[in-house]
Amino acid sequence: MAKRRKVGNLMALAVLSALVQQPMHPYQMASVLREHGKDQNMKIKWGSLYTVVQNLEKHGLVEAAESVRQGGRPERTVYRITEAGRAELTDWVRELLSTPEQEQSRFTAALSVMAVLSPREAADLLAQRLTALEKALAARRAALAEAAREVPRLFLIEEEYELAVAEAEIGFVRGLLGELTSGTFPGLADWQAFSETGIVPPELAELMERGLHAQ
Amino acid sequence: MAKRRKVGNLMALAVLSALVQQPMHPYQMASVLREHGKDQNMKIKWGSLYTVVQNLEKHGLVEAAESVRQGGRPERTVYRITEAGRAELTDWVRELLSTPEQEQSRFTAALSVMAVLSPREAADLLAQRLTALEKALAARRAALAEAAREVPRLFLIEEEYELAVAEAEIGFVRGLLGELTSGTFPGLADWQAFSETGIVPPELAELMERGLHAQ
DNA sequence: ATGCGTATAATCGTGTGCGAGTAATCAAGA
DNA sequence: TCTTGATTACTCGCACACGATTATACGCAT
Repeated sequence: MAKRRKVGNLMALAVLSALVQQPMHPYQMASVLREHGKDQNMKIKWGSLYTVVQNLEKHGLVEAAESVRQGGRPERTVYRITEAGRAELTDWVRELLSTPEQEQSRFTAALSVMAVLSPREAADLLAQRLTALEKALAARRAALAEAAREVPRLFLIEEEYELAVAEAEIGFVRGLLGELTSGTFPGLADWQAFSETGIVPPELAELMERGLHAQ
Repeated sequence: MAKRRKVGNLMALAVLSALVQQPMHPYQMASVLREHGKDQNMKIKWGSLYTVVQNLEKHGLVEAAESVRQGGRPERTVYRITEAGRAELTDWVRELLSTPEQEQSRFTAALSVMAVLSPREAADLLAQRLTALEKALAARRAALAEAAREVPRLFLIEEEYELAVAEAEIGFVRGLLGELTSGTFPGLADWQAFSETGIVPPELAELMERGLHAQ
């Protein structure tokens, strides 16, 4: 489905949306994005920014409006969005909003190989994560409440979403941690035994065989 | 903090964890990963797989064990994990488990530029998303329940996590959609007016000014 | 007047992610 | 028996991401 975009980097989306407001040179885009707290969710990588703008130009989604030299500083090129750029922007947003796409998170990857650690250690690490998550959530909640006094909710909605997801993660980690520390996690004994002795419990052994039958 | 890994691709993590079980050639790694449903969360990109294995070898995290030719097919190199590789694996998992890191999701990006659409259209698209999400969730829940009859929970935990997050997303989208369709979303009238006439309501206008004060 | 830190503005080089292509084997249908 | 299509197994090459670097100007203290 998701037809591949001429410029796929999500920073291109941010650039286009900044240029909708008014023409700018790349450095100013970064400033505006930062001002809008976009750097929170999307660290600004300078190399990418200039590459992305170039690519957008190459595909006719933006165009150079003027090239100004101020003092002896490097020349700045001011870009403006084109009609094609506007079309791409709205079409892209439509797709992103309507079509969920399964993304790969680092924590998911971590969980999928958690078994290489002992249950004890896994629990310790999850406890650390939980603390960090809770602290970060509190800070972000406060920042959001602060921002909400000035900025309309429409422009903070993505942060609300992130907080909702963060809460879910906290809930999950807390639950898992609870099961691990209380000992109610099913198969905990086997896992413990395996991590101490390296011996794979019988029911698992046959599973692995099957898993490895692929020649 | 997060010291940069010699090989940063998350597929390298999967490769290392597969090699812990037993030595394999690249194609077999892909089979094993697929068997374990790892391809659900992490589409297997062939180019990456071979690059990743090469890089792991370059950094001494895996080593070639033997090179077999079977029939007239291309030669297969079997790799085994090294001590350094084991160390890297556990260290990496420790970091990933304990240290939350703010990742950039496409939906977040979409929400942050949702204002370029009309509220009506945004609501339509969110409704589509909601339907798709619910359908996908039901399917994944069923698949998980099925798998849980054979595989111990420890090896399905990452899917449980993903489902928890998916539920949170559904909750968020449902809530937002409700506010949009019932008209209780604050600032909805302004948004509507702007999308029809292109006129920025006064309170917003001053905000933008400030946002653009960056020279 | 001199020196230092910071903001402005952009370029470059490298690593690597990954889609597309290649090529051989094998099972089975027509 | 010939063809078709799936499976196995890997290679290639481009495009992109991004860290590191460069270079000027300006404010401020000494």
